[in-house]
Amino acid sequence: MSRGNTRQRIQDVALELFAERGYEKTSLREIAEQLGVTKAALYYHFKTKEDLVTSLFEDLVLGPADEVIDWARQHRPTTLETKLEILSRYSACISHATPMVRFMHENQAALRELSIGDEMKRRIFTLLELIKDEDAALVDQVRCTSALFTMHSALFTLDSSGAAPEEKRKAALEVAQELVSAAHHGE
Amino acid sequence: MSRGNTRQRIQDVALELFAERGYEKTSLREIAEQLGVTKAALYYHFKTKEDLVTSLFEDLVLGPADEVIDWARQHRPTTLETKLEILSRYSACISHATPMVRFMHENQAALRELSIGDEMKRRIFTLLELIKDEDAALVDQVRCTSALFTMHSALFTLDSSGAAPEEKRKAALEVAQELVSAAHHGE
Amino acid sequence: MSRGNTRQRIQDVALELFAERGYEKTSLREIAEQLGVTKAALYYHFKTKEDLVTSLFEDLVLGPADEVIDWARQHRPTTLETKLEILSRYSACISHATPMVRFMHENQAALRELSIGDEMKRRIFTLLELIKDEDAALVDQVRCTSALFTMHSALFTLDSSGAAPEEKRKAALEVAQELVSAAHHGE
Amino acid sequence: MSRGNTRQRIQDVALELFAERGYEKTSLREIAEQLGVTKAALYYHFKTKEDLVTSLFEDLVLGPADEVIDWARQHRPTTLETKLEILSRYSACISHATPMVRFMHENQAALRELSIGDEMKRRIFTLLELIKDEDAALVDQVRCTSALFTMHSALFTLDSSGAAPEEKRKAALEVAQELVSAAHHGE
DNA sequence: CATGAATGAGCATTCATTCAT
DNA sequence: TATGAATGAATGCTCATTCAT
Repeated sequence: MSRGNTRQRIQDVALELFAERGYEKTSLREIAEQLGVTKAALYYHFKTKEDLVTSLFEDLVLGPADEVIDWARQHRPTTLETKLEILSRYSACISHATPMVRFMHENQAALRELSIGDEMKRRIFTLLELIKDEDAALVDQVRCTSALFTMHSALFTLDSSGAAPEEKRKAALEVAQELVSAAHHGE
Repeated sequence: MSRGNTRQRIQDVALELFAERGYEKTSLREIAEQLGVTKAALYYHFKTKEDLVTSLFEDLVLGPADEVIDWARQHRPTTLETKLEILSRYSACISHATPMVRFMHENQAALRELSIGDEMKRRIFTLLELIKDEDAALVDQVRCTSALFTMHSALFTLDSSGAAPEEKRKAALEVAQELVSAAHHGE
Repeated sequence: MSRGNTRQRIQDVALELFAERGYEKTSLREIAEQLGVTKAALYYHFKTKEDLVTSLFEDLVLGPADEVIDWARQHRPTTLETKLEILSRYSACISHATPMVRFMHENQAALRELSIGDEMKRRIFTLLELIKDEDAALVDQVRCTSALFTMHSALFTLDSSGAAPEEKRKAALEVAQELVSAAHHGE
Repeated sequence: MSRGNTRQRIQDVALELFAERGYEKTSLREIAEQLGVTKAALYYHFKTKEDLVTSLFEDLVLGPADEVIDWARQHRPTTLETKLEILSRYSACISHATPMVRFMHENQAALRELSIGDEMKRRIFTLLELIKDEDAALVDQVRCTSALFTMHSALFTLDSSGAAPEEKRKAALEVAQELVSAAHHGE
């Protein structure tokens, strides 16, 4: 049948199920069944369940996030314009990985036990450091943290608004930029 | 030993573990072991694992949230001042339940399978409806959603800031009020 | 049905199967099936498969062997008579645990991965030290090692001879004592 | 790379692992990995796992043992001198196959399920028949059995003595001959 | 109020093996 | 000669739950 793309198909189905039912609740049996293959086939492509989820992170968010971080590091000192551009770039990069972001957001407890969880946390933390000033007042730290969370959560909430994904993304970016601007003025 | 308060002790330990390790990863065996009782003892006090987690929600957040909602419903039409007071009251009520809020926030995927999850979602949605205007622009909807999330997440993030819980809560409330004010002006 | 003795029954069946089919080849399913209980029932009584085999060693050979070792340590310096008495006592103590000894002997590769294997090895080594002289010639070391092995293996070999277990044990003890005597004279 | 000798290399690695970790615990995956080939490659050279282990026996011990047996059958009636020569020849022939002997000795339970196990057992039994007198007393049967075991086990025990393999082999042979001599006199 | 003993269903993982290429 | 991809069956183990005592 299909050749060579099995690995990809596993990742697709896995992400869908992980996002829908949660990491712990999703068994490899379910993934295999939905794909029409055996559990053992999954193990041919991924060493463990953790390995599978790790590959999803690496392919979908870790790389892109690193690019944003790299770009930011090459544009120091970090002016307000730079900060806004960071938000803009980050927004763009996560918009291609909506299910992943949702999964990340809604399974933080589960991810804490996975080594990839730390890895991702580190990225978020680094972005936060770039966006907020070192000695920012507490309220400004809250603003910056909130800016990041807002961009994440807007991707998969506001379903009732009936807005298109791209519109939601832009609205979230706007709010995030407002928050960071306010934090910047606060110095 | 201790008499009569076993139910309470189970809830305490359960919440602690649920918040720390996640709902799915926390087994009744662990809870029982940490309490020094048998698994069967838990079943004397709670019919199921879901029953246990439900009781936590009811005792710690559902009731308080309902009070805020009731108060809000008695103060219509909802002026900006009312909205800010809603935020203030909600902030106060969740501040007594930090681990619960963290648990809620980090286990959304797991909670989705639990009936209590819907219940909680309904409260959040109702609060959101009270805070945002019916025909608010998308960006204002984002602002209001973000306001609520900010208050939640500030309770258990910003650990590195070294700030006291109460300070963090106030800072989050301030940011939330700003966001809602901006959304209100937007009309 | 039967109460309180389930643990014992598990041990009995487990030892029988371990000795017959080998440690690795014997699955907990088989043990459970033969007992008419669920696999999970085994786990109520023993934490792991290793735990189960460990309990067998502790109950059947470790304790008895330690008694012989203790007795030997209280009878120093170790004269030839003492050595012969050690053999005699050891022979008596293992004769109550024939299947265990066979299991031990025929599953050394498997036991090497189990922590109880080391424990047992230590006992054998200690007995050997007590039986052979410190600076014994190589050939005498072989004699002493052989004496121990002979007592072990005679318990479950020589099936074709049609001899009664007790006769075999005595014959093995005799040969073992001869070997140790020869080693002793060798000084 | 290497050509034509892959079969040999598989055997080498397999024996090493079988001896070290045991037959059951050694998976074909491990063998393949250590060789840097695929599991499927093993199946090109050996029909099954049992086939692989069988080939090891045939190449390393079955043939040599048969030679000893053949020689013995041509020197009847079996005088004491003949018996001692049998031991000597057998000792020499197994000394080239130390890991195999160790494997055989420590995996008896596992081998019992393999048809090659019977085959080997038959050789040992035949040797025993040649070495002991038909109507030997029980104690003499023990002596002869022990003689054989001693030669086997001396190959891989007595590690702490620091003796060279060849010395150990000679010492074991000496003890074995003593035992058989004693059994012979016993008539 | 609580335990001891057990179950049934499930899980992640591993294994020997197969087969088209 | 070998590999890439897969399977079916099994394994050790854990979990939420039950129930007689």
